[in-house]
Parts: sequence; C-alpha cells; structure tokens
Amino acid sequence: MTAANPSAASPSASGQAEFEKIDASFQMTVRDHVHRAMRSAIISGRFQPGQKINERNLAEQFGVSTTPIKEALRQLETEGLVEALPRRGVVIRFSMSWAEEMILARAALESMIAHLAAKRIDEKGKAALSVIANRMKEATASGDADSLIALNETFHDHVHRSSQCGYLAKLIERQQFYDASIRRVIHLDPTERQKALDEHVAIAEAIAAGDADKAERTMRDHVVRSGDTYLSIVFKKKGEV
Amino acid sequence: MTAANPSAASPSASGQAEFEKIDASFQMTVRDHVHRAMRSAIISGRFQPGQKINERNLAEQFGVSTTPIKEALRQLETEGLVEALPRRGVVIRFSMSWAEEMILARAALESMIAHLAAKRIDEKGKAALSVIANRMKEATASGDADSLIALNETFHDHVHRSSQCGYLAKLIERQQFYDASIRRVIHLDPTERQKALDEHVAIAEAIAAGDADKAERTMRDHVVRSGDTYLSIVFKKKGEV
DNA sequence: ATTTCAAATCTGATATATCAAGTTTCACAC
DNA sequence: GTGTGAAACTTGATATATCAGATTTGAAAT
Repeated sequence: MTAANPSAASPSASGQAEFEKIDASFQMTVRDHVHRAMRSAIISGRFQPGQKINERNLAEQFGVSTTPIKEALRQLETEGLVEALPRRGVVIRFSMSWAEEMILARAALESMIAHLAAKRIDEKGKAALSVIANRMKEATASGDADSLIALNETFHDHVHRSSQCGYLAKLIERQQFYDASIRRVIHLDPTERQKALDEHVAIAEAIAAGDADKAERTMRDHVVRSGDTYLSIVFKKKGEV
Repeated sequence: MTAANPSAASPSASGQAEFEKIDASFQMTVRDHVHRAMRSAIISGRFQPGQKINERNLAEQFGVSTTPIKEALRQLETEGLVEALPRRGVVIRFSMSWAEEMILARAALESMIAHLAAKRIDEKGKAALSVIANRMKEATASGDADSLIALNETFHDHVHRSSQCGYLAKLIERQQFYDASIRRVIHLDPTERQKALDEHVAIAEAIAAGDADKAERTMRDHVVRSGDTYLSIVFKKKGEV
C-alpha cells in the first residue's frame, strides 16, 4: 500500500506541529495512466506475445498525443514487458514463461529483503508485525477476503520497511503481476487462505526471532507457492518450477 | 557480452546457409545514447544525490531536443536511478546505500539464476563452462586483466544462457553499476584476481555437478564479496552487509 | 510464376510549439 | 522585520510537425 500516507501531525521541539511531506505521486499524469493501463492489459493477457504496438493507434485510442505514449512505452520497455526494436517499433514480450520468471525474481528479491528485515527489525517493528499477523488470523477465520487482500499488502510492506531497503522494495513492486481481482478469487478458497496464513505466520515469527536464514527460506517458499497458484489461475494450468 | 553475436553461418537441410537474425539493438538511437551517458554519469557519481535535473539544460548540453531526453529519463526512472516528481521534475536517486542494495539485488537474482542453471544445463553447456573456467585460470596466472574482464562477462553470460531465463537475465543487467575502468583496477590486484578465480571455479563446478543449492550459495557469496570490493573502490571506504 | 526494384506508404525518431503547474521575486501593508 | 500576494519566470507535460528508416505494393522484366 504505497499510497498509505498517514498525514498525522506530531508535536516538535519547537512547539510547531510537524507534518510529513505530501506525497507528490498523488497527482496523476497522462503517461502514468497510460503506463498503468497498458501494464495491466499486458499482464492480464489482452495482448498476444509478439504482437506489435503502434504508437499512433494507441495515442488515438487514449485520445492523447504520442508524447506520453512514448514515455509510457519506455517505462514498459525498461520493466521488460515489451521490447523496443530501434526504428521498428515495440513488441509485446510477456507470456507464461515470462510470468514464471517474474515470480522467481520476486521470490529472490523478497527473500533477500526478508533476510535483511530479520536482521534489522526493531522491537516496535516486531510488535507491529505481530499485530498484522493476528489480524490475518482473524480475517482468515472469518473468511474476509477483502481484509486479507489489504492485510497481505500491509504485511509485505511492513517487511520491506523493516528491512530499511529502498531500492529493493521498489524493484519488487515491479515484479507484481497479478491484481486485486485475481487475489480475490484466490482468497475465496479456504484451503488457499489457510496455507497463506501459515506461511505468513512462519515468516513473521522467523523475522521476529531474528532468524534471517529461516525468514529468507520461508519467504521464498511462500512467494513461489502462491505465485504458482496465481499462474495456474491466470494461465489455466499448473506451472512447475 | 550482449553484443557478442556470432554471425556464423550453418548449413541447413534445404541446402541454403542459415544466418542468425541480426541484432536490431546494434543501431544507436539518440535516447539510447542519452540513457547510457546519463546512467554512466550517475553511477560514477558525477551527480549528487538529490540533485535536480533540468530537461532543457540536458537537451542543450547533448545538442538535441527534449523528446529523447524525456524518454531517457523515463528509463532511468524505471531503473530506479532517478525519481520523477510529477510536474516538479527529476531528481537523482543514487548513493552508496543505493549501490549496496543494487549489489544485493544482483546477488539475489544471480544466485537464483545459478540455481536454475545447475538444474537445466546440458552436457554441451557444461563443457563450454569448463572451457571458460580454464581460460580464466590461464588469464589469472598470466595476469591478463583485459582477458579476465572479458571472460568474466562471458562466464556470467553463459550461466544466464544455461539457466534458460530471459527475464531474469535482463533484470540482472540493470543491476550492473560498475564499468570496465573500475573492473580493470580490480583485476590488476593479484589477490583479488585469485579470489575471483576460486569463486568462479567453485561456481562452475557446482553448476556442472548439478548441485543447485551450492551453485546458488557460491554465486551469491561471489557477487556480494566482489560487490563489496567495488564499493570500497568507488566510494573509497569499506561497505558492510 | 518468380524475381526485381522503385515508388508509395507506414511509422518510429526527433524537433518545435504550446500550455499549465510550480517557483521565485518583490512591492506593499502591518 | 514579518507576512501577504500578485506578477514574472521556470520548467515539466502535452500537442503538433517534420524527418527518415522500414515495409509494402505493384508494375515491369525474365
């Protein structure tokens, strides 16, 4: 939940209340909209692998000029979702195997960050993590899919913060290729829900115990397993690793 | 060595010689030039963290219009080297801690790929890996820094190919933040040379033996250790993990 | 029918113009 | 001196125009 920016004021030594800088990314720019829309479309399979993308067409479809389109395409290119052939255009580069690798990338990065989190988390962070885990237990028991989706994000976000990593956290965001609608489907399955809970609890305990290696291992297994579940849904068959 | 595109012709069943597709990325576009130049400048510390970037200025310096500049900035943004604040401009986002995390990211990804390579490599690949390792031994013994730099790239490239991963390999390329000139400095040190050789040999053996876990571990240690060496040179002090 | 090749066309790459949000400056009131 | 606010200025965001490489087309040659 990157947008969760608590604007709580805290008293300062100078007597003047202090506020956090407002998040500049609140404002939506056209290129951002195009980027998100395209990303979502590619990831949910609305383009075929290898399909050519025409800038002018896109611009017309979105009702904007080509400038923000080009910028959005450049972002997608750097993310690895499309490939740009100089003077020849942009081609979709996303398939099941690509998705599999995105999951592996996320597993590698997220487990690295869990490792660091276990080493760097403080007491306050441990307490917060425990609170989140408890909320997850409740939501799992009551079958509250929406809460679980939100808590899942909160959980991973908290691990990221505890690791004190900025770059790694950003990098991981880009490996996320399933959206809320798919998550919902998954969290409606009680078995799946329980598995995820057990894994999250194990991760939280390992981090709180400062067991970096175990945190790393459990996080990795969690990402890979849940990733496979997503794969099997999105691509309608079981993906093996 | 991404540009190492052997254009060797091989005879086909139809009697007509077959050639590989020429690499479309050979052609240089302005935005690409700007992207590379900026990336290199940022990574080698020619911009201060937090420094603002002015599009018009850049365009003038490069002697081009702002269009390719914007595109290059978009790429740098997605790479995480700069941050774009909507309607406010682009700011440099690179520091020692950023570099440290880039190394960790590379360690996580490269070890994941080594793991897969150990599982997926075939006999031909093992032989090729062995050849590369032997060449490294020779170059290390004779102190041929240039060969070592090239072989190092060949080695990692071969591991990537053996893993049969496309996305992961691409992702790793972006975590590379030191260039040939720095590598040269390092490879001129005999102690450092020997360490790198030992590590490369260990990795090659683990992969050839199909020992995925060991391949992963040795690769990770190698990336982190050599990364620390780079850090200590670029930032003039020892970086800890 | 197949090959050749140049003209027509398409389309990405770049340049330039315009617009609007953000920042700075500075006169003025208190 | 401090605070206010409007005008001037900067600069990123977007739109439009131009250029050139790539692809397609189709007539002529074989």
